[in-house]
Amino acid sequence: MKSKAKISKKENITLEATTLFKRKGYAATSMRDLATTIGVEAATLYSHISSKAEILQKICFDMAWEFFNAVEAIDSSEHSATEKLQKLIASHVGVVTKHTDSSAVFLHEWRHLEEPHLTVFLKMRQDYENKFREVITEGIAMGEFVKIDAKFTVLTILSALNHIHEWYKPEGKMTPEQIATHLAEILLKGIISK
Amino acid sequence: MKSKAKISKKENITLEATTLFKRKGYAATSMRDLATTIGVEAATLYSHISSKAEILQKICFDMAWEFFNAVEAIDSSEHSATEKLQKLIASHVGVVTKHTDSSAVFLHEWRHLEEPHLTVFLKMRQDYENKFREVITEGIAMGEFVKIDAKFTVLTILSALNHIHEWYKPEGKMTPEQIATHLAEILLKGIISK
DNA sequence: CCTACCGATCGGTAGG
DNA sequence: CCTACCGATCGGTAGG
Repeated sequence: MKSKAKISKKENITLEATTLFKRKGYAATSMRDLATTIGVEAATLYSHISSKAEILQKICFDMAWEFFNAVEAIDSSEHSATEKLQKLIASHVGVVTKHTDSSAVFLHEWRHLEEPHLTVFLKMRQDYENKFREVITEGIAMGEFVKIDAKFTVLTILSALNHIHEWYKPEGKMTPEQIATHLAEILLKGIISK
Repeated sequence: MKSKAKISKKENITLEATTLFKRKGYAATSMRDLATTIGVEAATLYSHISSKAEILQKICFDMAWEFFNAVEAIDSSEHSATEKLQKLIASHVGVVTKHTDSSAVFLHEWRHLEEPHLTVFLKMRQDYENKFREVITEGIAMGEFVKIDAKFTVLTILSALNHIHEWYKPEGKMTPEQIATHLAEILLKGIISK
């Protein structure tokens, strides 16, 4: 019997590719770079994966699924818009901090996806943004939030949340929960003290 | 006498390169792509510029200068931390909205700079971030701002400001001034209505 | 998992 | 500003 929790060759390729794609970018990472990192010849990679493009697709769509999955149950609850938004923020921060490298690739390299994947990807991203937008719109309608353009607000919030991967270190002093709390604090109440 | 306001060949190359670098990324943009866009053969570009790397350097450092220049006078004034931060935000938004394509390249493609330029670039970016950090630290010390980690706050603010280029259209309904005001509103006071 | 290799394309130069 | 071309490297395949 082979060892149980060991990851497959293909999973390892995806893992190392994620690190390289984050550091050098998809286009500037060659299959020979990747092969050298893993310790095989470039041709050997093709026994496990079918193309460079396929690796990127897997990373981007796996992450899209992670984001959606984490947010699934939230809008069916009956909390206030404020509470929903806090949950959306915590959920998003949870995914980004759990998968920092994949998040970076998801965020910056999706434009190298080939059709028809690119169109599907953009549709998913739009659907995800709409979950935030609905909560913002509801909060404005209910008088919980100030009257600022909903799209503008969503993009501002997501920009702030999406770039955690640039500085977050798992061994750092802030836990993902603290980061989520502080971000929600800033975005909901601002940094001016009362 | 040649026409007055006409931009030089080199300036035009930089301009078209900026558009392509934003859309496809630096690594995925070939000199033949660029030549075709301009309407010459690839070899012709080298009569005006010395290398692909030089174009990226010019874009990144011109933008760094823009950001610094716009922020120059602010911290010597005697306003409150809140007012200073509002000015920093307005200044930054002004640069990003005036140079959307260059901002995107500045923000995403700097990692393809070659040494020693890369080190210089990162130093400049750090110095710029420090201008924000000083104001945040001052605001916390004066009791104007809530006690949240200064570095964390700066990166959150800059993330929100830096991604305006993804959706800003000069012909859109919000002016740069309105964007700056609304962003400052969200970041300083939050979106919860009082 | 490797050796050997493919056609295509890369950034850039020589020479006019 | 072009034609012609350079060596290097790209993603990927054949065959074992």
